[in-house]
Amino acid sequence: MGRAPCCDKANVKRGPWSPEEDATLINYLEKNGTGGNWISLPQKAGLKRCGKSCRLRWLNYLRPDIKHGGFTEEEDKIIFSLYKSLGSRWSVIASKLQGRTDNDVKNYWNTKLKKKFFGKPIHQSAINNSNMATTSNSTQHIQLSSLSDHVNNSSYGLSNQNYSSTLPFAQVHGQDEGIVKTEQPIHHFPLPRLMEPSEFDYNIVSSSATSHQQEVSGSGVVPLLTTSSTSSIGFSDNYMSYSGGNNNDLSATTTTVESYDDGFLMGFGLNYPYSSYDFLQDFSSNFHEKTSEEEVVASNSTNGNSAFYASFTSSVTN
DNA sequence: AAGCGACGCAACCGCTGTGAT
DNA sequence: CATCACAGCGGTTGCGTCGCT
Repeated sequence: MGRAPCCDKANVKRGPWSPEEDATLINYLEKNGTGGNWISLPQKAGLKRCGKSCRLRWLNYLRPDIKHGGFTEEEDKIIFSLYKSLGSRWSVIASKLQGRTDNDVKNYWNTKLKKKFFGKPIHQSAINNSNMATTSNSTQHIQLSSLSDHVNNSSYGLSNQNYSSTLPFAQVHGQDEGIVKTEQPIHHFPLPRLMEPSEFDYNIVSSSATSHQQEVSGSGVVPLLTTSSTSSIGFSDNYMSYSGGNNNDLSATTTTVESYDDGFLMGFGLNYPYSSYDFLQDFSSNFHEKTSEEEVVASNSTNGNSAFYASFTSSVTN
């Protein structure tokens, strides 16, 4: 036996609320409260509405403590941070923001923040190229979701693939600008899904490596890298590129970011003394700090996070 | 000015969790 | 323990508005 409907849908009004209905609901709730029963409330209040509709209208719009209007940069950061750790638990996320409703946060995420942090949708042509493992002079674009398959099927198996090519803006913004030595091969990695710390296998430790060579064995994310070289990462239109090297201008433990019209380049030290997750946090906050004024650039930050895992779960030899 | 698509947001739908019986 | 009713939640839809052609 199915559950009885919460109201007689044929006899309730649907669609947008009129100011009169709003006033009726507010008046009733101010005088009587919900009485712990939304289903019977509309009848008592004299509204031809479903109880669920009344509840939603009150909670999402009419409540006096609701904050209407644009979200602040601080709220953006909180939402993004919580989304990373909690996923789409909008009610929990909203509870951390004064005066915001789950519906508000959800809508805001779906319409604005998702684009801001995850960037533009990936073009189909990139998907078609997602399994390429060739060497060429053109940048290989590898689709975001493709690494999930790599990860699932081959123990983070990029070890036999050397995505060497030249990143276009690395050629333009080369050594003179202190970020990438263009004579070095640039490796392009697929971007994996974002992994949570709980998914890491902290028992896996990367072997030591000289510059230009990182050897990662087994499956799982490597929590600590021991190579002493510094390298650079570039992002553009949802794609990430990596360039290994010995650029001494870059700190071994802090990231540096250079942004361009079509993406950014980030330098980082591979002997970062913390876990990859800590590095990720640093990476993320550093990136946000450095690029917060450029939405196009900032939109790639989460891909950056993901990409970072990709680089650490792969073997790179050149 | 009209048509059209993109966007934003309010509202709805249906499932799940929970407490009462 | 099983069932029921309701609240709460997240995903989705529908519609008004805006901007571009």
